[in-house]
Order: sequence, then C-alpha cells, then structure tokens
Amino acid sequence: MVTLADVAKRAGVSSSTVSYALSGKRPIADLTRTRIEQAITELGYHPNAGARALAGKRSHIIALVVPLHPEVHVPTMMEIAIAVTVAAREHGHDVLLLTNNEGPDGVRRVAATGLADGVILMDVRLDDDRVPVLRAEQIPAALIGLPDDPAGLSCVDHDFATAGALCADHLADLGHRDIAFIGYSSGVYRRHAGYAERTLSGFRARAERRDLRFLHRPCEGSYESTAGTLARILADRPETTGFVVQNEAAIGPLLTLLRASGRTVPEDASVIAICPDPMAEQYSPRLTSVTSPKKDLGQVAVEQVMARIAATAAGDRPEDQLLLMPPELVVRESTAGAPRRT
Amino acid sequence: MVTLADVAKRAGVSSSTVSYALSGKRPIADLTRTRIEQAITELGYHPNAGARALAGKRSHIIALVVPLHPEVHVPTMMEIAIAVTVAAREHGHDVLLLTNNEGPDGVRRVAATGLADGVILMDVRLDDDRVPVLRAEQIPAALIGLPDDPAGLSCVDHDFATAGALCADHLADLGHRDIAFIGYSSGVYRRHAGYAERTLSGFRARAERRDLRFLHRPCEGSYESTAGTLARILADRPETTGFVVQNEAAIGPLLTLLRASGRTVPEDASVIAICPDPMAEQYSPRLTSVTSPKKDLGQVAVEQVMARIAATAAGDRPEDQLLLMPPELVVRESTAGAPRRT
DNA sequence: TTGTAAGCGTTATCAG
DNA sequence: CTGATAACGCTTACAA
Repeated sequence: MVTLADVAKRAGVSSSTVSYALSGKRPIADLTRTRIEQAITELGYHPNAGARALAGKRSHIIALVVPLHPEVHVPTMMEIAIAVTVAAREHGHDVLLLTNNEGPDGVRRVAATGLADGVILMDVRLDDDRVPVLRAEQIPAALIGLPDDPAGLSCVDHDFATAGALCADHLADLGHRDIAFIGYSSGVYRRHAGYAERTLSGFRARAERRDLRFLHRPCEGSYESTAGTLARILADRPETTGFVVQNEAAIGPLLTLLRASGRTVPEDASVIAICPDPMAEQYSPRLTSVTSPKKDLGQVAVEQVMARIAATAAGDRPEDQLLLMPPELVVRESTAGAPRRT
Repeated sequence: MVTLADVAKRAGVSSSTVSYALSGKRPIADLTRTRIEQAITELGYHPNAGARALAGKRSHIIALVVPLHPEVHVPTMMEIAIAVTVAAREHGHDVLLLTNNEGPDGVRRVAATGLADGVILMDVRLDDDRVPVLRAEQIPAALIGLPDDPAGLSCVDHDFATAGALCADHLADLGHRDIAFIGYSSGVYRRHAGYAERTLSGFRARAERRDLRFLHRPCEGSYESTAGTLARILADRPETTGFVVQNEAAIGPLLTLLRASGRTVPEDASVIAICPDPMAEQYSPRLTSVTSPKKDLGQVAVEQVMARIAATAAGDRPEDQLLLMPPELVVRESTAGAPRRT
C-alpha cells in the first residue's frame, strides 16, 4: 500500500507538506506542488479513508436512512437517493445506506461510532421516533418530510398544502363544482403521514373557499380497489366531474375505468394528478398535473446536512432551516371546462 | 468521546482485553467479560469506526454500485438494494451507495482508499467497463448480472434463458402457435444487456423446438409506443394469440389496448408476463407470470462478496461462484387454451 | 513556505 | 487467561 510517507519521500518533502497540499489548508509553492502531484500519480497514491477519519475526526460519509417498506412511490424514493448520492459526492462525501429496520438505534450507531458525519432521514413521520435521537445526540441531520415539531432541525419537503390548493383552484376555474379526491390508502391517513394530511387539508381549505363540493376517498391503488372507489364515488355523487388523484398507482386504473364507464377525459371528466412530470406525460391523454419543484429534495437535504456539519465542526450552533418547495401546476390534456349540466 | 481505554480503566483491565472481549478473538474469563460489558453500558461506549478500520485493515463496509439511469425496473432495483443492506448488516457490514456516474473510477476509489472491503455491482453489462478494474485491483466483488467473461468473478442473476423457455413451453402446451414477444426498448438490445438477450434466446430456442412462430418486438413501454407495437404485430401477424411481455411498463398498456381492440384475455389472447409476483397479481385479470426466485439476488450477492472478502483476508484465492437462479412459472388468469381458428 | 512530532482509537503481537 | 506496546496512515499544532 502506498502511503503519504511514500509520496513525501518520493517528492523530497515532509509528509505534512503532502497532507497540506492535498487538503489545501495552507499555501504550497508551485514547484513543490507539482513535484507532489507527480509523485502521487507515479506511485498511484490513494489516501486511506480510515486513517483520514481517525486523524481528521470526520468520516466524509453521510448516512441516508430509507424506509424498509415505503408507502410512498418507490421510483421517487430512488430518485431522491440518487440525487443525495450525487450531491454528496460534489461535497466530497460518500453516502451510507441505512434501512429503517434498525430503527432509531441505526441512526445512533452510525453517529456514535463516527461512521457518518451526518444523517438524512427519508419518509419522516409526524411523530418520528428517530427525531428524539437526533436532538439528544446533537447529530447533524436533514429530514426529507416534516415532523410535527421541527424545532432544532433542518427539514425540506414539498409544499403539499399548496399542491392541494392548486388542484382545487384549477378545477374551480374550469367551472367544476363536484370533485372527488382520490387519496392514498386509508392506512396512510391512519398513520398520520404528513404529506397526505397536508395535501388534503390544503385542498379542503381552498375547495371550501371556492365553493366546491367534494368527496375524499382513500384508495389502495390496485385495479380492483380503484374500481370500488370509483363506483362508490359515482354512486354517492353522480354529478362528479373533476378528479384529483394523489395515489400514483391509482392513476392508470382510474383512466381505464373512466373510459370503461363511458366517460371521456377531458370532455366528460377532468383528471388532475399529483405526480412527477414524466409520469404525467406518459398517460393518454397526458395529464394535467401538480408536480415536484425542479430542484430535487435530495440535493437540498444534502446542502442542509453539510451546513449543519460545518457549523458543528466550527463549534457553532447550526442554523435550523425549514424549506417547503412550492409545486407547479402544468396544464396538459386531461382537464377542460366542466360539461354542461343536462 | 468514550474510548476503549476509558472502558478498560473502568473495568479494571487492559485495553487489549476489552478489544478481545469485543471481537471474541480470544477467550475471556466470565467475570472479566461481565465487568467489561457493564463498563460499556455504563459509559455508553461505541467503538470508533475510523480507528477500527485503520488498525484492523477492514472498514466493514461494502459498496453497492447502482446505475444512474436504470433501464431496469426501479422498484426491483430498490428491493435488491434494500435486501443487500439488510443482509450486509447481518454480516456486520454497512453499505455504501455509489452511483455509476463515477464509472470504473468510483469502484477503484472506494477499494483503493480502503473505504469499502468489497463491492457489489448492479445492472452489469456484457462488456462492463468496471469488470477489468475488479480484476486488475483484485477487488472482492459480486456482480448482479452476467458479464460476457465471468472468469475470476462471482456473479448471480436470474436464469433468464429458462424464463424465456418456460414462457414458450406454457403457450405451446396451451396450443398457441403464433406468439408475440414484447421486449424492452431497442436501446436495451443495442447495448447488449445480458438479461434481455438471454431471455430472448432462451425463448427463441424453445419456441423453435416447439414449432412456434413468433415475432420479437422491442417496446419503450409508454402507452403510445405499446399501441404502435401492438398495431404492427397485429398487422404483420393477425393470427397471433399469445403474448409474452418482458417490459414491465408495457403490461398495463398492453392489457388496455387488447381490450380496446375487442380481444378478451384470456379467451381471445393469452398474456404471460416476466415480472415479480406482486405485480402480476395486481392486474386484472391476474397475470400468468414467470417470476423471480424466492431468495433475493441481493442477499446472494452479499454472501458472495463476504466469501471473497474472507478468502482474501485469509490470503487464499477466492472461489468463483456463478449462480443462475431458476424462475418459476405461476399460472393465473391471463392464459388459456388457444382459440379455435375460424 | 516547509518540517517535526504528537496524537487519533483500535488491533494484534509479544510476553507473561 | 491477561497486559504492555508497537503499529496503522493521516491531521494539525508548533517551530523554524
């Protein structure tokens, strides 16, 4: 194994000089620097991560905790995980993947052993049991999702309330009066998942202000359950002409079922989905949707942890950040003016 | 921070004794052991990962390289990633998440710096450029997927050839004679993705033996592209009664389109999908499918790297393993005897 | 601008 | 069964 000392010898300098040349923490003469760089490539030197972590008191690793059985859309989760990894690399960090089956202990473990400098939590619940650990152990962290008490934490999430409101506004603007809101499975609401509740309450508030009548129906997302949900909606409120779908899995079945029931989208029924852009584009007709903001949640979360790690290292109290990223409404082919009452 | 030395002092023993008590690498008197355990819990000791890696020459981390833009089914990938993480923990290891945008250098980096003890590669291509690095640097590794030359490597994958053959057999058994094989997008075949080619050739070989006529058609998986694909199939070979779908994304559109074209599944057309069980269950009618084996690829891959890490540490030459896991055919509601020719 | 040297917290090799 | 103690490879005051 090639060590710093080997490089130093070859370059004819001391090992501290090599170290500083690599970290940039003090000025190095140009000549020295080039000699060092040459020695490094000639020898094929790679700094040892363990030694670096031990001496430097930072592992240059951040942990990403993913849910074991995500109740959210998996591809979206994966996209965030990848964004986190890429962004972390740009900050000179690697990403350790933790699943949530270790629970709060997993978070404690990686922080206490110095394996990770900071932590990013995905799929955060309102009363998340990992949050107390973060507070107690003062672990630099960023949450993707909003717990009920975000004091002392940095969090980022979609602004789901606004997303809900945008849906209500758009349908109201088009003259629809009776709306069905097809949500996630009832278990999600029972567990008080923040995103689901916030979307719904944002929608409800705006719907009331705009004098819309609406039904909220949980839905599993399978073909069968969507069929049942739709049948009940049409039975309870046959005059329904607008549909808001939050459960990504229910979108396909819903379109198929509406067609099967003889309703054409958007002439007879308008559908608006809360989902990522590419997904909205892929259906026929292409869906009007309320979509994630451009900047990825994962990227923001990385910036938030990095800021907290830096502050902690400098001995400062890290600044709390709470960022709700506003969604955008993109009008496509699945919404149109409400059909005339006959 | 609580160190080994602190624990040793508190327990009234030397630090080496504590170390051995923790690693179990030499016998410890029961009394001593309990005293040490008590000291550890009283002080809340957590071994420092960096120091451990430096002194022990193993990081207890394995790297998992995921594709940046997976052309395979994302939830399946995520499932593997999670299985890897869980299995790794059971072996006392953590998982470092690498995206493939660092290319072969990423693999070299984590191995050379000692960040990771071993590597698991996902989405392996036939002529994967990361493979030479593994060979050259003798990095303990396991591949999920099969490169063209697996010599000196451990690999695990589905037995796609058998999957293809099972599809051909089942449809032939039911009396179908004209089959359409709806594959992945043409780019996948152009890139010589192993899984796609192997499925197809397994299917082709068996189809020929069973005297089936068949068309292979690549398909993007979007609604539009599936519509185009199906239209061409029915134009080229109107007598087609059996469909094999490998592209998961095309399943939903295909079912919708068949229905739209007036064909009932399975009375007029049989559909068999190559996809995970839960996915097959979720359609209507529930799909006859060829499905992944019970034991997760990720879990096997972890066992393979761990074996190679152990061998390397012991100074032995690691044993190459090549495991193709046989799929299972599950008959559900989407296949039936071929309709009578009229 | 550079060098010296004292750690960082474990592991593992000797002795005992 | 247990204790000293020398690595492990790097970072960072402190000196020059």
